[in-house]
Amino acid sequence: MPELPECEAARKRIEAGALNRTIERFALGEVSHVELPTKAERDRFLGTQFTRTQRHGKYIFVGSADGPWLHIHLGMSGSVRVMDTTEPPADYVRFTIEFEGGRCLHFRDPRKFGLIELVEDVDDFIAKKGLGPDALKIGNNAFADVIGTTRGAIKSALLSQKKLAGVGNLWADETLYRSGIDPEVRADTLSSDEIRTVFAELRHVLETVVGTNADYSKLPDDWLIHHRKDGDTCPGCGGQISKKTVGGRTSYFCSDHQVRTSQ
DNA sequence: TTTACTGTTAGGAC
DNA sequence: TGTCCTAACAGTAA
Repeated sequence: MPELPECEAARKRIEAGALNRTIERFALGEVSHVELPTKAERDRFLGTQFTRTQRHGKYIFVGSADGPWLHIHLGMSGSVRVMDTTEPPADYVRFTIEFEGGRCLHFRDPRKFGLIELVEDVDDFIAKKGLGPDALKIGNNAFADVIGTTRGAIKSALLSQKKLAGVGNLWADETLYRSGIDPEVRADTLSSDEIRTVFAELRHVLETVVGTNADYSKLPDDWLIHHRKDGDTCPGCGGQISKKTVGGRTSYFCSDHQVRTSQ
């Protein structure tokens, strides 16, 4: 379930379990439609060790000081797990990295929207992709510059990885829910106070979810994440949760307290 | 059986 | 030229 907090949890799992172990071999699942490193690219990692990780938005990188990096993208349904090679693998494992000492890293991806590829230089990669600053690293002023000037819906602006990297459908909804702002409002009609509120709530949402390692059961009951159902009661104001499509994405919101609309 | 879904992106509209 | 929007991708679950 990969937006920024889910990717950060995955990065931490890799950091904790897959660094400083010699890479012994790779195993591929059935790989149709999933982009994976070629044999020649995989061979460059054999016998080496990963020594560090990075994350930018939803993009995860595993590599070393001098070697190439592996970019792991979870797509819509990807996940990673570090485990003993003796443990039974889950379904839909597309790629396995085996380390010395009987440990391995599994990349699981049921819907095949994810990918793993070799990247020479992370900064270069981010620049070429045109990714905006990471949503947890951007400051209030830069946020206002890039989001507050967008002519489209505030929700679409938050979802644009070119403006801001890391926000997806769920946490964009949660942010606007807390901000009391209709997801469909044009971003450039929001006051600077409202933009500041969105910035603060976004940061709060992302930091809180990161703090739970993206374990939703640890999030408070009154968060929208537990009430994403048309007709549910809003735990904040007792109003009604509705859904509508904004920028092609299903958006849940409270039609009673998310009342700020375009003029 | 039909519909919806946490992400990305090519192609088209404006 | 730039910005924005839609549809499509694949597989599963409700």
